[in-house]
Amino acid sequence: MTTTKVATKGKERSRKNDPARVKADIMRVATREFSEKGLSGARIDEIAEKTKTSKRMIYYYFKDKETLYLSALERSYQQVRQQEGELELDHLEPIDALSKLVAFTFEHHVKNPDFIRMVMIENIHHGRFIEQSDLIQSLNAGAVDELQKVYRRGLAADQFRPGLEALELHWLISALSFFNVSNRYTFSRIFNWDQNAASNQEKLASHVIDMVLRYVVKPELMAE
Amino acid sequence: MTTTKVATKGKERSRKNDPARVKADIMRVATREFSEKGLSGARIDEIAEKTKTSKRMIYYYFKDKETLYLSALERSYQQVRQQEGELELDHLEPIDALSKLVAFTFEHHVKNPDFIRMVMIENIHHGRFIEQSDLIQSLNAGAVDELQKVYRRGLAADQFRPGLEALELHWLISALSFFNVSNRYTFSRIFNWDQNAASNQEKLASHVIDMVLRYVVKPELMAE
DNA sequence: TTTATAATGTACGAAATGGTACGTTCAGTC
DNA sequence: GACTGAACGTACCATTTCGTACATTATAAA
Repeated sequence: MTTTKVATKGKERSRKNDPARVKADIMRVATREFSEKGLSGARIDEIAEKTKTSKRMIYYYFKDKETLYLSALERSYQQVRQQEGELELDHLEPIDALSKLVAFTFEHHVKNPDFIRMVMIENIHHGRFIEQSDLIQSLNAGAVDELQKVYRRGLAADQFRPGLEALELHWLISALSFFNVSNRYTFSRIFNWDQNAASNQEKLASHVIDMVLRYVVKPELMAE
Repeated sequence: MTTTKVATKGKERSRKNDPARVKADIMRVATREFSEKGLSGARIDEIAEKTKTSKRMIYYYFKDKETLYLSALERSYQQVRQQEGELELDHLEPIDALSKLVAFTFEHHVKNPDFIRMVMIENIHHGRFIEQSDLIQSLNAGAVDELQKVYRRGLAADQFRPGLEALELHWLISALSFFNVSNRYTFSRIFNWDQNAASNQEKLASHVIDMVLRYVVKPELMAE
């Protein structure tokens, strides 16, 4: 009884080669698994199972587990950076632009918890994999540019305090936005405070935005 | 040829029971291993090797790997909270007290990277273990009290802005301090910026302190 | 001294896990 | 249609890894 001749489901009877699809499918599943369980926690067998293809193909396209992980990490960065283009700030007043930028960053992190988890995991590994990736490096190089532009406009309009570095500002904004996703569980538990509740998320978002504005905008313009 | 009678090294000839020491030794090693490699990454065999005792004893005192992990997590929180007592703020003016509190928190995180990593790892696990721990919950319950006291004094002295919650302030300070340790590797790599360099650490610390002060202290008092 | 229990060491087992050997089918080229 | 390399599936292997069975020694109480 040959298995190849008899179509069990009636629809597809024989194999169909579709490398791009197979590869993308593996990447999709692998990213989810790694982001959920980490490099050592994720299981190749489980990834294979959740794929439409087989374990064999994972090793065919990605030489080993670590290579697959690095690919998933790169994919995560790629996807996230892609979404960031849409932001249009040039037509806004500096203060509004900065406000919108911070709000967007905060929201953006909330919408991409899998990405945050990948970054956390990578930091647990001392950034050993991101070090090897020129792709990620190049993807993110310009991430501060938008902020830089806004800050310069604010300085020119005499609305921002001088002496700040765009990179350091970006660090502060990132810290506040990242922590909101990365430390949800422990913070909620320790203080018996549902950080994820909509009302608390609103509070935090507005704190973060306000905090950055108060740090950057000249005090005399903050009297709203 | 019995092994127990002949002392090979001359000093100790027979076994010595020291449960407390053995247990503490296991905990010490386990904490380091889990914090370095995570729950799934750490190996019981490796922990056993680095211990003065054997794997058998790990299972004797801690029923399984997850229980050992939870114990290590609790130990981490315990040790860290212990160091926090020393802070004396009551004799300082509110602004100075807040400044010192933030500086201390920032430094405290820098000094305890292993703890930070444990918290990161626990969040990767969706806080599944910390949920079970009433110990950790109770340990941290009062972590906001100091801040609460300072904030109230600042309000009474008419130096702080009203309307802020101590818990939310604590969240902001934690976020900035935590991120500084948790995301060192990725941030440094992505922006080709040595976040760990002493000069940059100084900059970040002063940014964080200044940022919190500007957020809390009444603007008219910030003109230093 | 006997005795009971706690503490410890050695060796091993069963399952999980990363990775591969080997064979087959697909799809484009001559 | 024959040929060839890419794409794919199945079965399997070697090792790792968590956990335990079993035996032995220490220690304190009776």
